[in-house]
Amino acid sequence: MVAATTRLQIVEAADRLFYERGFEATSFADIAAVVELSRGNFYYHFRTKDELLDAVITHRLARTKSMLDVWEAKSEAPAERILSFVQLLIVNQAKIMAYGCPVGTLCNELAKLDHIARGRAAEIFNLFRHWLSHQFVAVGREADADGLAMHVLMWSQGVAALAAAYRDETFIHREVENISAWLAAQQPEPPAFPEIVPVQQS
Amino acid sequence: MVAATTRLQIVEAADRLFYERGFEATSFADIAAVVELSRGNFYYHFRTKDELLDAVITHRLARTKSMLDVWEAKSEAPAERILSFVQLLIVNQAKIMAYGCPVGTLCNELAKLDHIARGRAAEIFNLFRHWLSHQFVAVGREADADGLAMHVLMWSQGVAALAAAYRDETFIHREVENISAWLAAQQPEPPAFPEIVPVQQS
DNA sequence: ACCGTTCTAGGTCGATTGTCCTAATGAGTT
DNA sequence: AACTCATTAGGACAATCGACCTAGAACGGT
Repeated sequence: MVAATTRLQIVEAADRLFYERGFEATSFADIAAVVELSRGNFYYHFRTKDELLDAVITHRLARTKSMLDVWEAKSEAPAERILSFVQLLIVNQAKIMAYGCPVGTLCNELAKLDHIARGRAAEIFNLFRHWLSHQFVAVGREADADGLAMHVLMWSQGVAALAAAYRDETFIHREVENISAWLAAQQPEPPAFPEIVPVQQS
Repeated sequence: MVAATTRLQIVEAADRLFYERGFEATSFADIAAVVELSRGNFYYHFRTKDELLDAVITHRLARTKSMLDVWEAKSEAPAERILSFVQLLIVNQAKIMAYGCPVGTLCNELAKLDHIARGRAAEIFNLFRHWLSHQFVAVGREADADGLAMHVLMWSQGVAALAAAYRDETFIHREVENISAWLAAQQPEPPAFPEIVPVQQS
């Protein structure tokens, strides 16, 4: 088999297992069993576990990037694009209820392990953050676009965390409705007449 | 030394290490080093690691319970009590930025490990949930008290997750302001989820 | 001072971890 | 057919894991 193919299979298997079981709890033997490869053969493709983690994060970054690009192309309205992000909570609800958010849980684990790749994992958040911020700018909220982006990101993280703790499908749907309603209230450009002092009325 | 004292020291050391490094990443040797106890002596107090985890969760449940009781006694206004909970994000901000929320991250880890104690860990969430719900009832929101409680819980989880990923102190303060403003808008009566306007950025 | 219980120290066990090494296999080129 | 080089398999390594065991120290009641 070509090396690139094997390498990709390893990365994808590791990606899934790191998500479902956690980084530390996943051993090379586990991944090897999935890919049906000999344990030792691993070290031809990845010399250390950290190197594999790095490849997994790179893979996730690329996958996220392309997903955002698709959303960017598919919908013309920025508000709809933001909804695509929020809908992720429903699209992936089964996995989220079982394992939480892939990005948030990885960042948390790497933070506790004081792992070098902690910053790189947070870069995935940054992808969403800047994309969301870009959408809010497009709706005419350039003043607080980043704050709004962080707010949406935070909201989805909170929903994922509680959905996993309670394995509550209804809760996810309810909060997605809340986010959607909140977004709808944000759209209409806010300061139509910023610096006008209203005339005093009775 | 009395057994109860040693046992408590072990539990408290394990509590801290499970939080800072994670459950699986913490070995008996690590805890023994903190308590300055021989490794083997452990198994007199706790026969398995799961038994120790159970004791840690029990300890956290008790500590949380008593904290809630204190809040209940200290303030007469339910709205102020809820703010006590929200203020936890600021009181513990240093640890949260470093290790995330103790409850959320533990639940996440146990979920990935498919650990038996997963449900018991989620019980800590339940303590907050029911306490918060109780406060919302006291403000006259019995109809959707539980939903509001879950919303506050979710909000704090989201803030903790992103605060840990970005190690952003400003973000915590800004969102705590948002929660407080939202709470103030909730007190009077029903209108569902009004606008949350993040603080303007430069 | 004695004895029984409680508590502690330290060694040992098998299993598993990440990592390394070497021999064999594969395909492609000459 | 001989050679090259990328890829693979599988064993061996030290270290560490949770768990178990036993001998002895410390303690308290008699």
